[in-house]
Amino acid sequence: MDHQQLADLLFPHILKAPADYESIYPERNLPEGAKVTRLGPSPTGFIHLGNLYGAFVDERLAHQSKGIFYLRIEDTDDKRQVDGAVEAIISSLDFFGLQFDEGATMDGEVGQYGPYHQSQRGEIYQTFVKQLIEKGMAYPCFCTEEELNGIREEQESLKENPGYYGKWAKHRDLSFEEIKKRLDQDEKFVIRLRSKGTHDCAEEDLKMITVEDGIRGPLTMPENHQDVVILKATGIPTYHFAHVVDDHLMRTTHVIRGAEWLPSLPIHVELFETLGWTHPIYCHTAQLMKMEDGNKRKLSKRKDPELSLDYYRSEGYHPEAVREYLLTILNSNYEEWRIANPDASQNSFDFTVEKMSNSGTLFDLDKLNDISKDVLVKIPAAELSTFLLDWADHHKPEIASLLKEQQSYLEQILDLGRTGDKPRKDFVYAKQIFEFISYFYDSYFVRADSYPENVNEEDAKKILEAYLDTYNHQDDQAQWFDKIREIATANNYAAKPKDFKKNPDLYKGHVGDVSTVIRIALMGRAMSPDIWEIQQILGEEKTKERISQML
RNA sequence: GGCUCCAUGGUCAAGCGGUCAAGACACCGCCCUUUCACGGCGGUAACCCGGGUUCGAUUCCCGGUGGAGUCACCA
Repeated sequence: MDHQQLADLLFPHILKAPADYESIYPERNLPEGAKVTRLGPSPTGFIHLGNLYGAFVDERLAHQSKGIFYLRIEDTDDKRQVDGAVEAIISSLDFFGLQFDEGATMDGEVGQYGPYHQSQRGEIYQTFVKQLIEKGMAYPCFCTEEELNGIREEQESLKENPGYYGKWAKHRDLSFEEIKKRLDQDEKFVIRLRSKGTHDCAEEDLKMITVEDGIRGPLTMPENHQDVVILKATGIPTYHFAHVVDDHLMRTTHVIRGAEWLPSLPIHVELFETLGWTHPIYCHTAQLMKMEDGNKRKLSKRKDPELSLDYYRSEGYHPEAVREYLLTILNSNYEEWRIANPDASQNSFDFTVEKMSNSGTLFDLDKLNDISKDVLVKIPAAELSTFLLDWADHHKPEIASLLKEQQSYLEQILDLGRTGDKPRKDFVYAKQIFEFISYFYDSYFVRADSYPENVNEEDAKKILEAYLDTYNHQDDQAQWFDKIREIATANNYAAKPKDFKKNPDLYKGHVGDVSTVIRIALMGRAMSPDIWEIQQILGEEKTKERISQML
C-alpha cells in the first residue's frame, strides 16, 4: 500500500506540513518553572462546582509560577452546542475570580496560539492526521453504526472485550483500490489510529505503561490497543486527538482534569508517542461526590442541578466564600494555613498538587456555610450591602427596590453586632441574610417563634405592657436594661440568671425570659442581635407599634 | 463483565514502621453573657477484612471486600 497516495486521496486539500505548525506555534518563552495550564470546557452551557474546582487548580498553578492560564473551547461535538454557552462560562468563572491570560474571551480571542475554539482548528488536526496516514499509523474506516453494533454484540456473546482492535478491526487493512471504490461511492468514513498495542496474549505478557501523575504518583496500566477514532466523519477530531494536538501545539505543561479521564490515559499516551511528542504532566483530580441513599456518587450534571455554579449565585454565596471553601478541600494544609494567617490573601498561600487529595471528596454544605460565615464577617457593611443589592438585582428584583429605598438603613442593619473583637457571624449567603434581617421590613416581618414555655400569655402581656409604659427611646443601653430588670423582678423573674439557677423554685424564670418575650414581640423570633441596638435602628414609632400589636 | 482509581470518626482530613492516631465541620455538655449569637473549654466518635514482611504495622506487599469511575464518530 502506498500510504502517501492514500493520504493525498483522503486529504487533497491539506497542503501544510506538521513542521509548519511547529514554527507557527513555537515553544513559549517563559521563566524557568512556569506552568501553562488550560481550561477546556465543552460549551454545553452547564458548569458545575467540579469545573470550578479543576479550574482553580489550573489558575493557581499557572499564576503561582508566573505562567499562563488559558481558555480553550472544546466544541468538537456539534450535537451539544448551546447558544451563549461560551459567554456563560466566561462570566461565571469571572464571577468567582478566575481570569484567563489567553484564549477565548468575551471580545474574541487573545493570544498567539489560537484559534482557541477547536471547531476552528480543523485544518490543523487534519494536517497531523494526514501525516499519520502517510506513515501508515492511521487508516480510514467505513464501518457504519450498525456494523459497529454487530461487532460489539458478537464480542459480548463471545465474552471478549468490546472495541475495535485486532481481528475485529475490519477495515484495518483495506486495499487502496477498495478504499478508492468506497470513496467513489461517497461512503462516509472516520480515521482510526492503527494501534501498536498488544491484546491477544496472556495476561502477563500485556505491555504496561507507567505515567507519573502529578497528584497520584506513578500510574501503571495496560497500554492502549484500541484503534480509536481520531477524526470523525465530519472531519472534526475526537476529544482524544484534539487534546493531544492542542496541548502540544499550545505548549501546555500541565493538564488538570478529573479522574474520569484516567481510563483513557493509555490512548493519549499512545497518541503522543505516535506523533513523536512528549506528553504534558497529567494531574488527575479527585471527583466531587454527593451522598445519596447512603452511598457516595459522582456529581452528575443531569441529576444535580443544585450543584451548578448558578445555584451558588442565585442563593447568593459570596464568591470569596466559595473560593475559600474550594481551597480548603483542594489542599489539605489550607485550613491550617488560614488559621495561622487569618488576614492573608488567598493568593499568598503556596498551593501544591502534592497536597491534593486523591479520593473522592464529598461536597459538604455545612462546611461551606461555616467558611462562608468567617468570610462574610470580615467584609465591611458597606461592601456587603453592595453585594446584597447586586444579588437582589439579579435574583430578587422585588427585594432590590425595597432595599434601595433606604440604603443607609440597610448598612446600619448589616453592621449590627459585627464590630468589636467578637463579631457576630450571622450571615452566610445573600438569600439567608435577607431572611435574617427581614424583620426590619414590615412587608417581610413575620412572627415565627412563640414565647418561652415558662412564660404564660398573661405574664407576657404584663411584661409588654410595663415595657411600653416605661419605654423611653432616649434611654441608653444601661438605663434601658435596668428597666427590663425591674419588669422582671416585678413579675417574679430573677433579675440575674445566676439567682435563678441557685434557686429555681423561687422564680418563674429569669430576666433572659423577659428579654425573649420582648424580642419575639419586636422581631418575631427568638434569635437576633442586641434588642436595644435594633430598636435604635428601627426607631421609636415602629418599636412601640410592634409591642402594641401584641397587647 | 474487563480495565482503572480509592479505602482513617457522620463529613473533610493529618499521618508517610514505634503517636495516649492531629485538626476542621456537624453533634452534645459546661463557661462567658440580660436574651440570641460570637467566643472559650471539654466530650462522644475512626485506622474495611484476611494473610504475609518486620522485634513492631494505620503506614510496606499480596488476596479478598466495599465504594467510585470508565469501556462512543460525548467531552
